[in-house]
Amino acid sequence: MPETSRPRVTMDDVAAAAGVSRSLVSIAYRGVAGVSDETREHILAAGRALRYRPNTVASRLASRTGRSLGLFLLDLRNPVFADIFDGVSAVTEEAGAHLVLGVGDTAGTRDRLALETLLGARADVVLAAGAVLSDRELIALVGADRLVSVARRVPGVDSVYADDLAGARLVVDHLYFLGHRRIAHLAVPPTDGRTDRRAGYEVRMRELGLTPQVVTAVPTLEAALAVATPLLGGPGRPTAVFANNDLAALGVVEAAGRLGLRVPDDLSVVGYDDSPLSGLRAVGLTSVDQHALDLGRRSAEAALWRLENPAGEVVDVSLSPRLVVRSSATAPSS
Amino acid sequence: MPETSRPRVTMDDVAAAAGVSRSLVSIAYRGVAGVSDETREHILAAGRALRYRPNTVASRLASRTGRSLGLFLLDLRNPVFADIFDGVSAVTEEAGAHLVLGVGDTAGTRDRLALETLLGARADVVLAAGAVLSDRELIALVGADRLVSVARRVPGVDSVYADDLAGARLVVDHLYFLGHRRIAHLAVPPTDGRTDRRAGYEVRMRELGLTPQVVTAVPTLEAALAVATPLLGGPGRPTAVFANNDLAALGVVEAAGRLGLRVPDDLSVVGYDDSPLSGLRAVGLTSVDQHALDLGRRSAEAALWRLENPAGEVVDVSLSPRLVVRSSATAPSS
DNA sequence: TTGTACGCGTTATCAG
DNA sequence: CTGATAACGCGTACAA
Repeated sequence: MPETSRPRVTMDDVAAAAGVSRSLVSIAYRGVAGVSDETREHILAAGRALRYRPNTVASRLASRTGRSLGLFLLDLRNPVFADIFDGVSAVTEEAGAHLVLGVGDTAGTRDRLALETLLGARADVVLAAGAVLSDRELIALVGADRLVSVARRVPGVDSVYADDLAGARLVVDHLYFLGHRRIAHLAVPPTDGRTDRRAGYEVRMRELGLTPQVVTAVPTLEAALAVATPLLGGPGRPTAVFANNDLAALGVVEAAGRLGLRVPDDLSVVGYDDSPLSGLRAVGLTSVDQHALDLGRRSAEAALWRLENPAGEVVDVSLSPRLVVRSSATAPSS
Repeated sequence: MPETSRPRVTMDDVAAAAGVSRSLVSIAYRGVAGVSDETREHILAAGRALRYRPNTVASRLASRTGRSLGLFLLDLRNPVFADIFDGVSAVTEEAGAHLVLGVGDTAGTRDRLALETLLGARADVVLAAGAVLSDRELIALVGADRLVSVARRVPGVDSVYADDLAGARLVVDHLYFLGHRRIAHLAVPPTDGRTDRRAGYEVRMRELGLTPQVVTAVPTLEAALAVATPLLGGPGRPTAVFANNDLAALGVVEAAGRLGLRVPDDLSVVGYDDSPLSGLRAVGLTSVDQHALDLGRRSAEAALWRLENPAGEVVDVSLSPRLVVRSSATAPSS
């Protein structure tokens, strides 16, 4: 016999069962002042007996003070977004705020859809991590006042990020001092708004008197593999590749392997994000730590702060990226 | 000058601007019958001009027919859950259903919390992927009638899974025929409900006249590394380890490497999930493909079907797991 | 085809 | 501390 589809129990039911008014039940469940501890416990007991669970949908509609954050994550396959989620989640939870998630894809085709879903769910603030949309589009869609940009600086908008210009510089300098001169960069497609890593690379290359060589691909392992293959296959191939993130770097390593090139003997590779896999001996990827967990925490804090201070100054938190040296980049052999 | 915090525009505003009633606006936006195409377009134009966006919170509260699915994902660091998400998301989207996400952690400490959040958000059906809770707890919390178990069979509950008993058997047989006799299994902690891989391993080992050796750890790289180290460090160590998932398998490989053991020469390792990283040359992990994307799709379809057929027979979809042979498991050298 | 009125489950205000 | 009563924004018969 299938479980009988139980009737939805509401606050009124709890109120009736506890012999009090519905307002009191609301007060009791929200944990605000207005009930004696005794009555409160009595009400909660009645609720438990009825298996009552507050309806957050109704609650969010009725509440005018309820803080809810919408978090956009570009790519669930990239562990850096798990770190960001953990940071945001921890802060949100301990603040008792509501968190709603939206997920995109690396090509950026779902950015708009996911962001609109968050807006439709009436997120008071939208935290955008990894969005492909340009600064302008982002602001037009979400509104500069409801947006917190995570891991990317957007001028005029609350931003919490690690300095990508500096991070790219760390990488180029590292490779340069190892002796590399032909250093290629695997960047994300140029249509989007995440341009600082590439810009940092190009600026530093020129400062060092070197010629930038940029190829682009969406930041996945597969796409990186596809573009790295011709890059490494031809003559005059680079001696080092700086990839936009660790997943792409792994794609480069894979491409090199398939071409019979050894890493790091024949090719040095550097990634970005310092994901957990980079530390494995089998991988040993030199990378840049952008402190994603902290980015998550700080951006959630910024969002909550913004709700309290609508007219406060634009938040601009810049963390210092850290180069993590491993075995995938050494002095060139030739 | 900061963007002026625009007043929330509602259907009434759109109705006023378009010179029609609010009901008509509702009808127009939902795309149901009841408006002339002409009027409809006129209304939508007015909505665009006002930058109106339907409030899904209010919509979900008012609607009695709205289908919304709640998806629980255990671990954002495990790519298998990204596959499941993609499958669920695709089906949900094309069905026009609402999808809300809840995220747990590998220790299972957040299972209850995340599931309750989904319930509080009034998900009509909850899809649970990777939940640590036991069958009994899961049913008690969510209700057998609102639950779809993903990647795990729960008797009496709609379940979409790949046969873990068979998958484990595939692995043991593979290792056995390669010549291994001391095959250890790295399982998830015994308190939870995901027991089939371990059971399949133990049954098959006994059938083959071998002695099962099980160690447990939460399914993360770090935890696997921690328990694999003593396992591989002592005398009489196994010649092969079958890990509960790919992340754990990577932890085993890492532990082996730190102990100076070569994979597969000194130790064979097999994972589970056939995650993207397993295919890399630098990893080359033999694993079991459980068709996670399909699991996602099928479970979402099951959930939507259940909404239409509340009294329908219990869904039981069992896919056949597939062994993917790579370089991490070979004949034992000794 | 269009408009009216009631309800969804809470929150919040304001007298008792 | 308690209990009516109006929002919250929208869905949905039902009537026009």
